[in-house]
Amino acid sequence: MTKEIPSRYNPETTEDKWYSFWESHGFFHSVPDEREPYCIVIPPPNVTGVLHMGHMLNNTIQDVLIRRARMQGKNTLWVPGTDHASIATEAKVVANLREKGIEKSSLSREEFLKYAWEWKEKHGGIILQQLRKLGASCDWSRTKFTMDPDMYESVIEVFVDLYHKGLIYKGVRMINWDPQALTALSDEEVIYKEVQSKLYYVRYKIYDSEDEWIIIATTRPETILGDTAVCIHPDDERYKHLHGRKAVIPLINRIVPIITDEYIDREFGTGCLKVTPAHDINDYNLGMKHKLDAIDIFNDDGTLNEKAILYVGEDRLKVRNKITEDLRQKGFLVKEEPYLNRVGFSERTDAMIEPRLSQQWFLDMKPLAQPALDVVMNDTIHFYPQKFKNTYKYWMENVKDWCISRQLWWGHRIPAYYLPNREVIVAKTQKEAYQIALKQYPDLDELKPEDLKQDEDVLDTWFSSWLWPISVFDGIRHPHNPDIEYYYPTNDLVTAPEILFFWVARMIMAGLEYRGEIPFRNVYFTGIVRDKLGRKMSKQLGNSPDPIALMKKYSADGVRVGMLLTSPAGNDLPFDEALCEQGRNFANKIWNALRLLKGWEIDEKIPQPNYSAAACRWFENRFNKSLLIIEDHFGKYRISDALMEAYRLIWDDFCSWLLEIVKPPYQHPMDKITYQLVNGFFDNLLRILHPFMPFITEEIWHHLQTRSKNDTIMLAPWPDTHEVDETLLNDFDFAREVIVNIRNLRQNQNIPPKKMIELYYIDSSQSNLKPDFKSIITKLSNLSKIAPLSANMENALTFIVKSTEFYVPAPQNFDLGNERKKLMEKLEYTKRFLSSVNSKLNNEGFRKHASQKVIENELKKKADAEERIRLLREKLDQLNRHSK
RNA sequence: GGGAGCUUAGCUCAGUUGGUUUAGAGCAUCUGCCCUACAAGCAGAGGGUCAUAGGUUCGACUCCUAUAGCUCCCA
Repeated sequence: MTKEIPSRYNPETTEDKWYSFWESHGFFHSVPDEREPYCIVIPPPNVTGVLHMGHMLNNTIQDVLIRRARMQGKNTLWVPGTDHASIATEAKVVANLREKGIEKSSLSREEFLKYAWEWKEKHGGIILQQLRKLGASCDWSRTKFTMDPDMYESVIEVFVDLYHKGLIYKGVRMINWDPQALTALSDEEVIYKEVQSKLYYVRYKIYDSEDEWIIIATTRPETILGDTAVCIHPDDERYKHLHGRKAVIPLINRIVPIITDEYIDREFGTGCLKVTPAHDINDYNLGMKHKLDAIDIFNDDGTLNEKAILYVGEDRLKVRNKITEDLRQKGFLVKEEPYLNRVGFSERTDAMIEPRLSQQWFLDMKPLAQPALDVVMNDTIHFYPQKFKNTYKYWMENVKDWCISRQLWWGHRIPAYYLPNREVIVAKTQKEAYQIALKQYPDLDELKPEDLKQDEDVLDTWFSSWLWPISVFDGIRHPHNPDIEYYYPTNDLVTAPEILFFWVARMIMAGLEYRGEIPFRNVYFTGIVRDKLGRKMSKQLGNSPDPIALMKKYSADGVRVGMLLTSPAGNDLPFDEALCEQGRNFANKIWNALRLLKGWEIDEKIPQPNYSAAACRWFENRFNKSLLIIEDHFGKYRISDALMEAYRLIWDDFCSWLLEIVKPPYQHPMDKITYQLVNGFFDNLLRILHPFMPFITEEIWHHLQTRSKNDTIMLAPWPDTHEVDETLLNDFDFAREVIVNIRNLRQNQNIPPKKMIELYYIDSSQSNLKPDFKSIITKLSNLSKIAPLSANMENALTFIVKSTEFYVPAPQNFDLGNERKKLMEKLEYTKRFLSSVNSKLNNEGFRKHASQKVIENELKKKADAEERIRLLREKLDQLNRHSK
C-alpha cells in the first residue's frame, strides 16, 4: 500500500486538481435558502493590480473564515470582484496609448473609453485568477466590477439622491491637485513625507519708503508671484511701525497690503509671512478672513500661467531654482538655510501635490458621520483589534467634506447637466435632466436635449466602493431583492487599517444611509506585511517576493500557513520565507502520517491492546480540549493562535504521541478497533485543518477512505465540541512525564533505546500512575517490567514525578557524577521555591488579605515542595552511600 | 505640535479580572540519533533582573507616575 503513496507530498498537481474539482462542482456557489447566511465581500482589488503579499494575507484570512463557516453548515458566500481604480487605470491606459504613439488629447472621450475597456478586458483582473491559486473559495459566478452597468447605475443613483438631499454641493475650495494625473485628490489620497528642502529669506521693499525692507521666510519662492499680502503678528514689536503700510513684491513690483493676524507664529522664520491664498491652505484661510485676492499662477500640469507674469510655461520646480537665482542677483535673497518640511505627494502618481483653488464636487460628511461613529463606539460593529476604535473616533469627530470629483474620464461620470443659462440639473440621465429643465425653466422654450452639457468629471473610485456591500447585491436599485435581504448585513470584513477612512468608515456611512443597517458585523484589520528590515513591501523597493513563485516553491497550503502563523490581528507581519517552509514541512508531516496509517495491516481477530485503548481514550479528550481552544480563538479572531493550536495537536499529540503508542510492533498487524478510531481522529483533524490548508486536507481525506465521487471535505461538518475529562488528561500528562524522564535517563546513561529496562516505583497515596497508562509507559519506554516497590531501592537511578519516586536498576557502570549533579540542581531549585512560598505564608499581611483559596494553594505548594526536598535528599544520601 | 499604541528568550509573539507561572509557544540554537511514516525527520537540552526608575499593594509581567526607545494616526 505504501508503495502507491510517495514519501514526499507533491502539491503542484494536487492543488490544481482539487481547485477545479471544487469550482466545477459549484461548491463555492451560494443562493439564498433557509439556512443561516454567512457572507464576506472581498475588498475589491484594483483592476490593474497583481497579487502581492498583502493580498495573500488578507485573502487567506477571508478564506479561512469562509471555509470554516461553510463546514459549520452555514450558507456561505464570498463575493469577489475588482474596482475600476480611476487614476491608476487611466494612467496605465494613457501610458499604453503613448507606446502606440497615441496621445490622450487627440482622442474623444468615447474613443478613449473604448481603449480603456479593451485594456481592462485584456489585462484587468489578473488578480482574480491568481486568487484561485491561493485556494480562495469565492463564488466566481457573482464576480463584480465597480463599472458593471448595474454597479454604475447604483453609483449614479446614489449621487443624485445625495444631491437632492442637499449633501452634495459644488464649490470652490482649496484642493489637493495632482499635476501629473491632472486631477483633484481627496485628503486621504495625499501622503505626507519629510523632505529636506530649504527655507529662503527674501526681502520685500516697503512701499513709499526710501530703503525700508521686510524679510519673509518661505519654502516656496516660486509662489511669490502669487502673493497678495504680507502678514505679521499684531503684537510683534519688531513690525509695529509697518501696520497699515504696503509692501512691494520683488521682481513683479505688485503692491500688496501688510496685514496683521494672530495666526502668525512669531518664532518661525522672521515672524513675517508672505500670503499666497491660491496656493496654500493656511494662506487661503487668511485670504478669506482678510478678503484678499487669490491669484492662481499655475496651469493644470504644474507649469506657470500668464498670471505669474514671469517664467510663463515653465515647470514649478524649475522655476523655484530660477527665481531663487534671479532674487539673488537682484539682491532680494537675504539667505537660505536647510529646512526639513513635510510635503504632500499623490498616493497614486507620487507627484508633489499642489494645493490649489478649484471648483469641485463635495459630499457633506457630517450628517453621515454621527450614526456611523455610534455603531462602532457601541460595538454594534466590532473592530478587531479594538485599538482602531480610537483612530476611527478621532477621524469621525473631525471629518471633513469629501472631494468626490476627479478630472478623469475612466469612472462614473458625474450626472450633472449644465443648461445654456448656466443652471445645473442633477439627474440620472440626460433625458431626465431635460424633462426637469423644461419644467423648471419654462422660459427656455427653445431648449433641445443636446443643449444639456454633462459635467466632464468622474467620481472618486471610493465613491463606488463605499457602496460595495450593497451594490454587489443590487441593493441600491432594488432594495428588496432576495439577495440583499438574505446576505445583508454581511458578517465579516477583512481589510488593512490603511483604508479605515478611505473605505471602512464610508461603507458604514453608506450602509446606514441606504439600508438603515450596518454593512458588516465584524471588521478584522490585518497587519502590514513587511520585509525583515521592517520596511513595507512595495513594488518600488522590490522587496516583495512574488506570491505565485512562493506558492510554486512551498505550495499554496504552505504559504497560507506561513502567512497565518505570524499574523495576529492588527500586528505587522515581518515576512520570512522560513515561515512558508514551516508550512510546507507541516504538510509533509501530515502526509507521512497518512502513509503510516495506510501501511498498517489490519487483523480483525486480534484484540485491542490496553495501551491503544488508553491512548485513544486520551486522544479523544485531547482533541476535544483543543477544539474548545480553537473555537475560542476563532471567536476572538485570533486566527494564528487557532492554527498554532491545530498545528501542535496534529504534530505533537497525534503524530508524536498517539501514533507512536498505537503503532504495532514491526511487521505485526493492527487491531481493527484502534485502526478505526485513529482513522476517525485523523478525519476530524483534517476537518479542523481544512480552512487553513484546503488542498492537502482534501487530498488526504480522499486517501483516508473511499469517498463517493462528489464528496468533499469542504462540506464535511465541522466537529462538535464535547466535554473534556480533565483528570484523564492530567493522568496522561503524568505518564508522559515519566516517559520523558526515562528517555532522559537513557540518554544520560547511554542506555540504547533498544535495551530493555525495568522500572520500579513507590506508590504514594496521591499517585497519578493509573494502571491504564502503565501499558503506555511500558511500550514507549521499552520496559521489561513495571512494578511497585515497598522500600527504597539501593543502587538504582531515580527520578521523581509529582511525588512518586521511580527507580531504574543501575547498569554496571553508570555515571554517578552526572546523576548527583542533576539531583543537586533540583534540590537547590526546590529549596528556593520553598523559601519563596514560605516567605509568602509567613507574611502576616498575606494571611490577612489573601483569599482562602489562594492560601490553601500556597499551603499545598509548601507541602509538595517539602516532600520533594525530602525525597531528593534521600536520593542523594543513597548515591553517596553507593559511591563509598 | 496633538493623539493612540508598543517595549516579555537570538527572532516573532501569548500571558484574559494582580496570587496554581522565580514567566509560556513556534521558529532558530546546541546535543544525540539515517530506530523502514516523515532528515521537509526523531529524541532531548539550554536560553528571559518581563525597556528603565519610582509608586500603590501582604503580593506587580499584570495597576499608577515619570523617563527612554520604537510604531502608527492626525495637523
